[in-house]
Amino acid sequence: MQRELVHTSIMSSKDHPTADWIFSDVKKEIPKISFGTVYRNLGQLVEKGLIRIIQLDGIAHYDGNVAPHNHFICNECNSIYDFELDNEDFISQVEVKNHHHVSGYQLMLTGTCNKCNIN
Amino acid sequence: MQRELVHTSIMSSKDHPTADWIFSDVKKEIPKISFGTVYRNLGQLVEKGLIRIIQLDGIAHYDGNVAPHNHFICNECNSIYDFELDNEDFISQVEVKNHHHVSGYQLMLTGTCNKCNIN
DNA sequence: TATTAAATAGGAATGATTCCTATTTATATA
DNA sequence: TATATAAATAGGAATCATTCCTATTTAATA
Ligand SMILES: [Mn+2]
Ligand SMILES: [Mn+2]
Ligand SMILES: [Zn+2]
Ligand SMILES: [Zn+2]
Repeated sequence: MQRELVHTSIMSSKDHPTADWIFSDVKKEIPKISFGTVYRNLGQLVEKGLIRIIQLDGIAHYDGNVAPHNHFICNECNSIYDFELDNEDFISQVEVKNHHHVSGYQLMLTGTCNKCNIN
Repeated sequence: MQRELVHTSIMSSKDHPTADWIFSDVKKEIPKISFGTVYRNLGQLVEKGLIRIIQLDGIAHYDGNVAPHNHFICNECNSIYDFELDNEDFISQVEVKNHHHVSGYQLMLTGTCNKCNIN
C-alpha cells in the first residue's frame, strides 16, 4: 500500500510539496513507483480528507495539515508558510454584506518572509 | 493592435473570463486571431498592470479590476464574485505575529452564492 | 523610401495532470 | 486450500492550458 508512503512523505516534509517532489521522495523507498500511482493516491487522500491541495501558479501543492489555516508565500524564496488568524469575522462580513453563504476560504498573503528580510 | 481588443473584451465581460473565453470573444471581431496572440497580449497587459490574473483550479482567469479586492467562488454555479472588506487588519496581524512583510494578498471564499441559495 | 522595431498567425513544444490497460497483489468466499 | 473478486500498481498514452518559435506582416522612424 503505497498510499501510506505518499501520505507520510507529505506529513514529514512539513513544506507543502508538489506531486513531483513527493514522487522523488517516495521513489527512494520504492524505486519502481510510477507517477500515475502518486497522483492516484494523492487524489484519494484528498477525497478522504487526509490532505488538502493548494493550487499555486497552476501547479498543485499538497498540505498534510487539514486544520483551517492560511498561507503566506514569500516573493523571494517562494517558501510557503502557515499562519493563523485570531478572528475570522471577515466571513460574517461577506455573508452580511453580499448575502453569499460561506463554507470555506483560502487566504494567501504574499511578500517577503522573515528569513529573507533580514537585510 | 489587438491588445486593445483583448483588453476591452476583459473589461466588458465583467466576469473574470478565461483565455479561452477571451479568444472566442475577440474572434468575433477578428476571425483570424490566434491563441498565441491572445496569450502574448494577456501577458503584456498583466505586466503593464492593466489586468490581473487569478489562478483557479489550475486555469487562469483574468480580471480587469486591478483595485485590491477579493473573490467569492460559488460551489454550485462556479461564478466568481467580487467583494471588499472593511478592514484589512489581518495583514498587520500576520506582520506582527509572524514577522513576514506583506505586500499583497488574495482571499478566496467559497460557498453558495446569493443566486444559488434561494431554495 | 529605406531601416528598424513591434505585432501577428500558426503551429510545435512543454509540462502538469489525467486516463487507460494489462498485470500484480490483496481480500473474501466456498 | 483453491478460487473468485476487488483493489492497487507500473507504464505509458492522451489531454489540455500555456509557452515558445518562426516566418510574415504591419507600424514606426530616420
Ligand atoms: Mn499549510
Ligand atoms: Mn475581481
Ligand atoms: Zn523568503
Ligand atoms: Zn451560485
